[in-house]
Amino acid sequence: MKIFNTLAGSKEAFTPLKQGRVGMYVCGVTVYDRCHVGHARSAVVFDVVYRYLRHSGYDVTYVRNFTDIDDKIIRRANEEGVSAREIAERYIAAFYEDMDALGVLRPTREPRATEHVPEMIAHVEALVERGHAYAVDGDVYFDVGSYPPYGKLSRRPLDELASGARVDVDPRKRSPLDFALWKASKPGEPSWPSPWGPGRPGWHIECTVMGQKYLGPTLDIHGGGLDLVFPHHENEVAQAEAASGEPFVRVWMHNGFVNINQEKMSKSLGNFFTIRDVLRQVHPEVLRFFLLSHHYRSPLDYSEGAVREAAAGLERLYGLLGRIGEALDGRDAPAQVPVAELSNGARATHEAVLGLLFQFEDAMNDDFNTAEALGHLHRCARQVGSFLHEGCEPSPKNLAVLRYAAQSVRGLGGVLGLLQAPPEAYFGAVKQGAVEARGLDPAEVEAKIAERNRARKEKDWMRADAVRDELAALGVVLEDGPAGTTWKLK
RNA sequence: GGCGCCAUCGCCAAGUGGUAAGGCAGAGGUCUGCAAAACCUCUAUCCCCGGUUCGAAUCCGGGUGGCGCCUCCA
Repeated sequence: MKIFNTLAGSKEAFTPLKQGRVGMYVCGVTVYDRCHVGHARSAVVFDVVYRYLRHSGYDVTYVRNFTDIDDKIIRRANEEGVSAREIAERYIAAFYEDMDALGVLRPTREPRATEHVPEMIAHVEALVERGHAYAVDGDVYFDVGSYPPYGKLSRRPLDELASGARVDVDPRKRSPLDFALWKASKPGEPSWPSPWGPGRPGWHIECTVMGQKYLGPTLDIHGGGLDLVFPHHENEVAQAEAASGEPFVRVWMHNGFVNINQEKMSKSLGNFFTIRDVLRQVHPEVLRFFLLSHHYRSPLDYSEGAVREAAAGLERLYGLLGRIGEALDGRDAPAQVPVAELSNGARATHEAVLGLLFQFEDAMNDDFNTAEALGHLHRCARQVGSFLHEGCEPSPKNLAVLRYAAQSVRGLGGVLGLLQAPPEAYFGAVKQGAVEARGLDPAEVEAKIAERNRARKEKDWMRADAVRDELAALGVVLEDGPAGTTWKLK
């Protein structure tokens, strides 16, 4: 397995510190507002990393934190006249609502900053003792000058960084680059007692301490959005390594941004869509599929049209699973595929499925290339669909091939967190969502269909088509099948 | 200003030395009362200019265009 390591600037063969075990930490969210699609990408991407590592046989300890104390949370709490705690709880609940909808698995551990303050204080004390940090008026800063490798993750020379510092420099800091490990609290703000007076931890120290607490001094993988490389992750490296003297992280992984019209989606630009907004329009699995249809390090341009296209692609895969289900029709199929006795079509199909198993893993082993993996899934689906279309008779041999195909497609889909719903359930949910979004009455649609079918029986094509046009104007598309007429929304 | 990333069919998107996956959209076809769905077939030489190589979308140099980080940020 190869993974692109930000620290190395290239893909590297992945070998965890302890054979067969992986310790992985991903920066979670600061809970002061609803999450947007950018947060969704990060969560989904690392969810797939987690799933795939487990699929590959690793025993994974996955830690993702909640930053539940921070300036923005405090500001929000003051605005609303409630406690910081209340704000945090509210948005943690909202976060789970979004993540559950997207099929993001719960990490092994989800530590909250406020529950690890004593450990953070101890870490800061250790840094002070070793001469890597200094206290001023109740604040404690990391002394970047005391740690020469500073800048190695983001590849920035120290002097350049210093001259590039643009914000008003705090004269109490030895270097403009020094960052807060501990912040003295203002009256009325949440605070914890410390050797430097009442205060709260800085943002960077939270992740370092929580990561090391649950995963040890060296993490196999540490992930987050590209925007965290500097300064957040750079600072984490400095804090951790200055204290422990050991490498903090073996592989740094960073996901690319979600853009709107080529521009980064962000709170400050105001060009964001919350996950909840998007899920009012599309099935959550469509959003997940959309996010995984691009390589995780590439920028991804979000638009309604792009998501609609993703919906069409996902629908194709679910449609195939649905048709396989119909072909199997609840019948038993041999567990073993009798490869030697297959017809040409069945053999080609079975070979495509077997090939898929390897191609999928090759793609995923190459830095989690989900876009390529999905391509393989589609190509295989086409072969299976073709086999199905040729009217493969329901012989035990053919059924065995089909069942194995469905199993494989669903199984690999599961590695991506996709295709786990029964197809009818998926299509039902999509339809239900669309019906609600447009305020249609399904009973009325059914009545129209019945009217049309009466006309069709009488071969009154004019009237039948008129009814169909009427429904089409509402966005309802009819499909006449052997089992009757079904409808969906375009 | 510093550092870095990107540029592949109408759109989206894989592919990092051996002759362009996949999806969407489009065209033609099979099927259908007609449609829809499904299936089949078709559509690129990879931003420009130089170089390295038997061979480059893939490596190097130079352009052009876009983006990101350097400040809270997934």
